[in-house]
Amino acid sequence: MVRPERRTVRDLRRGNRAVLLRTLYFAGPTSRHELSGLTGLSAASVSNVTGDLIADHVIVEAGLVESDGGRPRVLLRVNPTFGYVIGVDVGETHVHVELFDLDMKERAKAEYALLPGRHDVDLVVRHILAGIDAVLAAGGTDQAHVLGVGIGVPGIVESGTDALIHAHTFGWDAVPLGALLRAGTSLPLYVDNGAKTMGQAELWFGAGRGARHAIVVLLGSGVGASIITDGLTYRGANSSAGEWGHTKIAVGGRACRCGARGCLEAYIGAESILERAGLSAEMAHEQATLAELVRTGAPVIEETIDYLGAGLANLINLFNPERIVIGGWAGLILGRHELPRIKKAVAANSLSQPYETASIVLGRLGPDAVALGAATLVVEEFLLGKGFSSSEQPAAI
Amino acid sequence: MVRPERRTVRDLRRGNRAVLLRTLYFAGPTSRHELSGLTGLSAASVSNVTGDLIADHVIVEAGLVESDGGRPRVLLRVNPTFGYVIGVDVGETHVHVELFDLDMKERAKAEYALLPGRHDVDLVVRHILAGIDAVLAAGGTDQAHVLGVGIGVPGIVESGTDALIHAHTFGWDAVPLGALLRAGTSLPLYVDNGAKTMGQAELWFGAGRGARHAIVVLLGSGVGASIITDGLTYRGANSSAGEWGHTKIAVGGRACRCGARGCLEAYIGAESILERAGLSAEMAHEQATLAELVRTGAPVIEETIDYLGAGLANLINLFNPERIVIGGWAGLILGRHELPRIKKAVAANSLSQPYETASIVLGRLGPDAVALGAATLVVEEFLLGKGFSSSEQPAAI
DNA sequence: TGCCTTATTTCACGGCCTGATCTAACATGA
DNA sequence: TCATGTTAGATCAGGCCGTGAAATAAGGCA
Repeated sequence: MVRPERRTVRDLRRGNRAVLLRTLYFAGPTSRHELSGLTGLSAASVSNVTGDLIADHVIVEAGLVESDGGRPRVLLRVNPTFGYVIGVDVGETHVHVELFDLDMKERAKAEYALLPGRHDVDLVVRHILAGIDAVLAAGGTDQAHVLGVGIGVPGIVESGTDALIHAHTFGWDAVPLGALLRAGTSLPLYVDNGAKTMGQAELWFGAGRGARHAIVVLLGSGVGASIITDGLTYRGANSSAGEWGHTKIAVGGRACRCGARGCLEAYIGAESILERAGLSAEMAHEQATLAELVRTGAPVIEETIDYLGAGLANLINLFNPERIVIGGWAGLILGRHELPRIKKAVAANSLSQPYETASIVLGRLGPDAVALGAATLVVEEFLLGKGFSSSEQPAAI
Repeated sequence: MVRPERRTVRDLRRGNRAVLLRTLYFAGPTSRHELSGLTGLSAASVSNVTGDLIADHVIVEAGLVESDGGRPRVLLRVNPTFGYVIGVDVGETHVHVELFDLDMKERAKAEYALLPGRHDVDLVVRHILAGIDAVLAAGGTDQAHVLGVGIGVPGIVESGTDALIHAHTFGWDAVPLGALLRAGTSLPLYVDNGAKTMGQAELWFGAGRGARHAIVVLLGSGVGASIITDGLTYRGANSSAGEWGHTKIAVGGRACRCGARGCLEAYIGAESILERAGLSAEMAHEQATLAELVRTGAPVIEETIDYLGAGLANLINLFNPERIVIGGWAGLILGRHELPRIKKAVAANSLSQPYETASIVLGRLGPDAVALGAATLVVEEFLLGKGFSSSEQPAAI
């Protein structure tokens, strides 16, 4: 209930350093003069702090901008090679490990396939550790320059030193992924739900840019959501917030694979859509099959849109976001053809005030953004100023 | 997306002043020594800042605590008469205006009845303005000592200088209550949804005390909720967040008085319960009637509990709160007899991880806490240090 | 080449928090 | 009664910080 604020005069500098760094990161190359305007700091302070940052090699000068009759402004930017971050995407069929510089340019990538039903924890851990070594080798990067590893996993992640994971589809129940990885690497680890990492990727670099209150929904075989309040991913008391897929949209309705009835996922998850269309869910062709259903305007699609509209409307009523981003492969297929009808369904099910403030758009990053988003967990910590602990953050292990 | 932090060395003092004030307010009489421990500030700074606060008459000394062999500690507390706050409850049948000191002790009260269907804006405005004058006169309080007026109203409040209100049940559509009141008083005004003010009352002084992530649901004729994230009432982009009553719990289900179908309120609102029981909603006896239904274990109650369970489960899945408080007159009647069954219904409809972190309890303040909560809007602003603007705050007009 | 314009740095100043030290206020026991 | 021990609170010097004003840098233009 109480939230203690800053204290000493030193925190002031650390905070302002973080403000400048964050501004430079998101506003791109900027002169000191502009920074002063953007942050509200005096020119003198900007000069001081950027001096420190340059001395620490955290930022670098990035060319001049000519002016008409005055000293040209020197552009500053975050030094992309000050450090590197690794993002890991643990999916149902694969483990992807990617190495990025601070500009989020991909430097190396390693991929491992997971066979259906073979989600042995030890195997996944081995893949992740091998992937880290592989991308460091491929990128020619020393481990000492890596700021950390972000890992997006399915299911619920309980923050804490163990990073306990509960993932139905993997058969994982309280698996201490963090602790297991800790045995194999000394890099800082940040484990979070894959929908949340994907949401943060859309927020930072995709369709969510600039939004302060946004929701990114992920429609795939399953259904997830990432809730952004005040520019930060909302995690709740135990970091499981945002479990939209198993909210009840029809009390006593269809059975869901989670065991309950009437879950949203039982209506709008791709697996369920195909099932209701009377098609067996052939893993290999599900994307093409769904696209075909959408193209031909199958009745099941209409029903799905109704339920999706109700589900999104519930989010709008509860969170009053300024933006809703529809992502995930099934979401993109559905949205590309049916966005107007989806909006109509949302309007029919939500209160008009919040509906009007929420723009509904499609994701821009594609389904592969989980690893990118996981890497942003590390960058976020970096931008907050290193060692700046806060309960808002995901489990740093 | 960016959230700029503090800047100058002066903000530091203001922040620490606010930290101490807040700590004193919620932790009660405390010595300087203890304050140092509670806030992390050095004893020297505590001494300095409390010195300022005492000089400003914001806090006062409040007796000594004997010690065994040392200088006794001087207790400090917020000066309850440093200022006064007014809380207004605009309900369907009444307008209540209450004057509180900073200890939230009621100093005076004025009540005005509203006839059913007579919710003329001008009438409500007249009642509020008359009530302010009345409580000031009755309390012998000069207007200059009033820190502000908090007003809890039904419906959606759009923050802004006008405080536009959209209240179906009142027939209010974009009524600029703030602007209308502004013409009649120069006191600072804070307008917010009544469920939110009630929730804040429970959070500060009732069953929500100490919780950081909590949800207070309000079951009356209608259904509302107040969502507390990080110790603060969550308002979203346009301050309409928390509209739980019209989330869809049964796509295509019962017609709701809002015009849509399948709203939660159409199942668990008291009006709907009575209607489904085949009873006409006699305004005068609805509380007794509902209590009788609950006592006799009518089938409609069982159904209601199922829907309530699903509705609360959705909140738990989405927000992962540590506490859920059930309030409102219907909620208290239902909860007093059926809390175990409600919990069971919630468990059946929510994911186990978040369910286990959420304790479900009954409200402690009774249905009259709307005005109290409205007054806390003013106190909250006061504790933040006056002129400490933040988008989190309700519309200060 | 000298003046004008704009960006950045330097500098003196007033604030702030802190650890160390000092003073206040009480209990105890000889 | 009075010296001693103990704890609470106040004071002080020191080290940082951000700011406005003034100084300096770096170009365009005539």
